[in-house]
Amino acid sequence: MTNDPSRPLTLRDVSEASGVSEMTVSRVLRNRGDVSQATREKVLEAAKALGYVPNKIAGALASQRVNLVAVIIPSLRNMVFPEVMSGISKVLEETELQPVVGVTDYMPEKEERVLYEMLSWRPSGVIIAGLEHTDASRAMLKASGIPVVEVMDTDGKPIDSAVGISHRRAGREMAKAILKQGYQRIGFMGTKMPLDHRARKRFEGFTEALAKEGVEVVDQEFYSGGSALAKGREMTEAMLSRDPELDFLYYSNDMIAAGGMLHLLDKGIDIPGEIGLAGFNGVELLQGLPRQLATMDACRTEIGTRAAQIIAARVENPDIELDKIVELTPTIAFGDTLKRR
Amino acid sequence: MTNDPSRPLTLRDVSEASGVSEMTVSRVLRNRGDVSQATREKVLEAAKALGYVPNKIAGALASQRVNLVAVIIPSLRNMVFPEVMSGISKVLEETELQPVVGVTDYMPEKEERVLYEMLSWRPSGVIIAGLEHTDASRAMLKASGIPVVEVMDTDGKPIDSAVGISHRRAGREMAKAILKQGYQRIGFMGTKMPLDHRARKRFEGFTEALAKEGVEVVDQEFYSGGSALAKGREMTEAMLSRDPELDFLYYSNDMIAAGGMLHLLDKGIDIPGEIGLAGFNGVELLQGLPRQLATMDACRTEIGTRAAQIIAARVENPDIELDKIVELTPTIAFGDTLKRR
DNA sequence: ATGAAAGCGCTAACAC
DNA sequence: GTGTTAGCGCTTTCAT
Repeated sequence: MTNDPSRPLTLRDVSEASGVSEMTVSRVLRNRGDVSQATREKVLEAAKALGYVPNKIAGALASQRVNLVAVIIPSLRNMVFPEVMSGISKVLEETELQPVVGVTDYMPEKEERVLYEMLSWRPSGVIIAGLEHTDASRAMLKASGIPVVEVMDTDGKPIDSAVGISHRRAGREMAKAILKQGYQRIGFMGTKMPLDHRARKRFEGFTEALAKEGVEVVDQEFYSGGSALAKGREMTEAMLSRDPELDFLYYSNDMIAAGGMLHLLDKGIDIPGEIGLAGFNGVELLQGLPRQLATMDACRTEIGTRAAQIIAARVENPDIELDKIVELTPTIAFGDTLKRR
Repeated sequence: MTNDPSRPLTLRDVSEASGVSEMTVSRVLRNRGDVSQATREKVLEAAKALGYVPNKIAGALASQRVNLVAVIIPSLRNMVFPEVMSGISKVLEETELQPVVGVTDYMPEKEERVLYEMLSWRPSGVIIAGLEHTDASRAMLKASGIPVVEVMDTDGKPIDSAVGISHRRAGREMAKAILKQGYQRIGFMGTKMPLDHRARKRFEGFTEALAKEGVEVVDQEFYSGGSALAKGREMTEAMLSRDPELDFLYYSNDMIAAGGMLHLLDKGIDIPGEIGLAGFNGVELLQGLPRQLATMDACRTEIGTRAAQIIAARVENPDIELDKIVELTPTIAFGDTLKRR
């Protein structure tokens, strides 16, 4: 059936096999223009019999159109990004567009390389995490002339447009909620800052809102690498041995918070009476823990859908006027670990 | 600096800006052939000043080479696949090759579509999860004439080559280990089978090895969707209320096993004395749980590196002779939940 | 409804 | 060391 030729099949092969001109074959394969039912069937049959797969490279070059959307994210191991991805996919599946993922490992230079690689395939749009990029990256994005959506974060000035939440505000809101419940001696644990601008901004918003009420973070600790659950345990143990009088622990992500929770439960500490806890992200993954963790939903899927919608709309109509910044509002989930004491 | 022209920049623009022929510009930009230091600098300067990004579409069409490797996986939300990905990336980063991810959501028809899309970009190789594909998918892969590595599973006949573990054997080994520790009344919980061939094979191997010793699974339950941790809890609770005399629970993945563990600890049940537990995958994520879960490492990163090495080697030299099947050996981690009682 | 010609932006192959 | 020529496999445009 599919004879295995050393030379890849071309339109011409289908044309010859079906006795129809290349041009008409092309029309059939793309459902374009008027083609008689008879020829259409002949062509389809021949293409299928040969096992012909069109060459998009040639097609893209000729048509000057590429139905790819570059999605550039820091990592696949942080569940946040796959969730954004699935929002993107859901929307793009209804269009001709296809997402292509590039991973930067939180490294600006790698982001630059990945971006260059992807742009050299002339995608129809770019969705890229964060607002912080090298000058070269920003220049490339501007020069590309295609729609660019920076996602996750709205604290800054987008190159083209942005969809996300304000992490500074998220930090502030959580601080206010914690203070409101009467907690006063607060410790913070998170990822090493320079790698993660959004965690840094949350922390800044957090301390800022505390300061406004005359409260300061009693102790803080940062980690990088390793199993987050285990790190959460370790850091929590270390911090509590340094500062036994802490009454609240704010973590920059849910995984380390969960580790901290498990440690506290091991020690028989009353949550949230003795110590309250909060994380960030609202990872569905963790439903099923002994206590429902207080956290803040980062609107991950919606960020993906909104970003993809912007790209789709602007591919459809490049002149369309859209909001430059879409700021979504994360909601606090109080769970069982942040309660009035 | 980067004037934003409505027309994308081409080699010709760089050629004109630098006063060097297109061909030589092309050579400089690809570090090919001998170019004098002087012209090289002129060209690089002009390209940078203009913000030129080469058009890989045209390049690929002309050179008949595409440095892309299609990686086709069922999902990004299951941590297994990002880990395979990172093994792949690590190896490909040392080469000219670049991975491009496609996601199938465990749906054969979607796999077929994604494969068709990716093959139409004429990648240099394909890494695809599993050995089960539609006839059309197999035909496309065969006809593509490029190296294909099927990963994760070695229980079957690969199209071209395969790297993975034998899930049937993994199930058998776990069954033997459990029986050896004296457990006898065993329950099984896992994902709904038709979606996940590897989980099914593990289960088959498991029951087979039990049968050999005259033991049958007392009860079994399958789930789909939802938070795995929570599902693990629910299913475990339900199963124990049906069969209070169970002494071991085997789960098809670590997340539901962790949920089960948390439930048992809540109930004050002695692990592994009263009931033993085992999962599958060795997810690093879960280090830090109250008990170290018994599990089996699925060699995820190594699967990725080996697969990528095969692709790289065969792109380098298409005639190279390599093993058709690379079967890795998963190791059991006994943890704290599978112990001699 | 179908076909013929031109060319997308680059690189292989060959001159010089 | 550098330039010229001829395509790569499609689609656009225009003719029929």
